[in-house]
Amino acid sequence: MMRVEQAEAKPRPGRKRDHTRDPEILDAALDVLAETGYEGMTIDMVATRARAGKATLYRRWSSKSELVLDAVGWLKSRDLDHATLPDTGTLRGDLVAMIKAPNLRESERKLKVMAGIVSMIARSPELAAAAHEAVVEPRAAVNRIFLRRAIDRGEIPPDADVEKLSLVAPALMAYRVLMLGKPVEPEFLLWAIDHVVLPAAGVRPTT
Amino acid sequence: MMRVEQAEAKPRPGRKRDHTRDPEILDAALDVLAETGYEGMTIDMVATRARAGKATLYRRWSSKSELVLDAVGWLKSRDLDHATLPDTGTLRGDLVAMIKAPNLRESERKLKVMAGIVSMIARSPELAAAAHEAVVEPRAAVNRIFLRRAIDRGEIPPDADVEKLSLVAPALMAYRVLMLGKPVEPEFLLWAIDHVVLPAAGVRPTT
DNA sequence: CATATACGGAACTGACCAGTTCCGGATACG
DNA sequence: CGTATCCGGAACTGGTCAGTTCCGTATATG
Repeated sequence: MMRVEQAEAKPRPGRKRDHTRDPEILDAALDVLAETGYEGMTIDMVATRARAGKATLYRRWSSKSELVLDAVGWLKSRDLDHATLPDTGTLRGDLVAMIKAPNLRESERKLKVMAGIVSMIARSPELAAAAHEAVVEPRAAVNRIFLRRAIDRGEIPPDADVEKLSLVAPALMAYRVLMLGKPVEPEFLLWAIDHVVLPAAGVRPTT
Repeated sequence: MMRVEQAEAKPRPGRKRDHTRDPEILDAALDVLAETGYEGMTIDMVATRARAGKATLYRRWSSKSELVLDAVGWLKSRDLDHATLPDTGTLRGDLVAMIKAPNLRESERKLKVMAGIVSMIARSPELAAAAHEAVVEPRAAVNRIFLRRAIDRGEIPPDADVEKLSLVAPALMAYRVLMLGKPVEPEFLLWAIDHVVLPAAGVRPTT
């Protein structure tokens, strides 16, 4: 049976035998998820983008929902290393130090993936939990650290509600990306920090 | 928009053709949209819930996307009447006066509908515009009025960024409903007003 | 080189759904 | 009461997609 010679363009190394390709497939799934949403995503799209066969995906994941669940979990592996977080001595310094292109790109990607699955969250508690752990929690955790440091320094009142405050900036970013369709830009984050987060935290306006 | 028939000016014999059932059908569409999302929603679901035939829906709307577009536009008709907005004399008073069960229910419904279509927003500019006008804009408009009044009173600095500030509370609500899956409760809004919105607006803490 | 393994791809099945067509019945109006 | 008109419902069509099966081939190992 003649097989059409497929366009070579094969930068891909030889085939591997274990599950080495999982990351590529999960990344492809996340891309498709962000572009088309859960319902619009097809297994074929993911397979094609990962240069894999549909059968290969089903050898590893038993269903579309399992694949998505795993892909969202994979998002979490990109978490910031808490050991390398900025520690500038002021709350504002710490927050501003987080405004870096790679961080913004990563946040935006997470939010776009989130946009693709929000409609599923109400129907799938498992997916909701995975999304919470991959998107909401890591960001909140970093902010909690900064806020607690600020309390320890006496920079903000000790009775500040760290739990809720840690979600303010993420909420503003999510609203901007998901509801307004605008990108997250440094100027926006600077405004959010100086005019919302810091006043809300109770930082005494300096100068 | 784009009704299949427009016969208002020409009453004919037979059944009335004034599209009396449109509201019920659009409401049904919004319910299904909120429950299952755009892709999960089927025309049959909407027809069944509205106790109508599928053919009836296609007599009025040429496609599923037209129906959804119209339904989202219909959401806007629930806008608050600006003439009856509270005017308590303080920014906090105005904001707190908006915390009422009917308002909260309406906001939550809008946000759940929004959850069902966020993944479409990037792909359909028309739907994005309709959603913005029905969900984002009305709420922001009310907050802008309150903020401008506060500026006129000298309650907050005249250089406050009304445009951005009017989105802070909506962003917190949206994050809570869409990302955390929690309901909008009065206590949460009170916290948001007292600990985020007012400090951000620059209200002098009053004893 | 021989053999075992897993991969990509294509073909297939069954379910589901948008959109269409048709019909029997209900309703207003003359 | 007759008739024009619209309605709800059911049947149908065509396309799409999840999930399965099969096969030829590339790779690893000995």
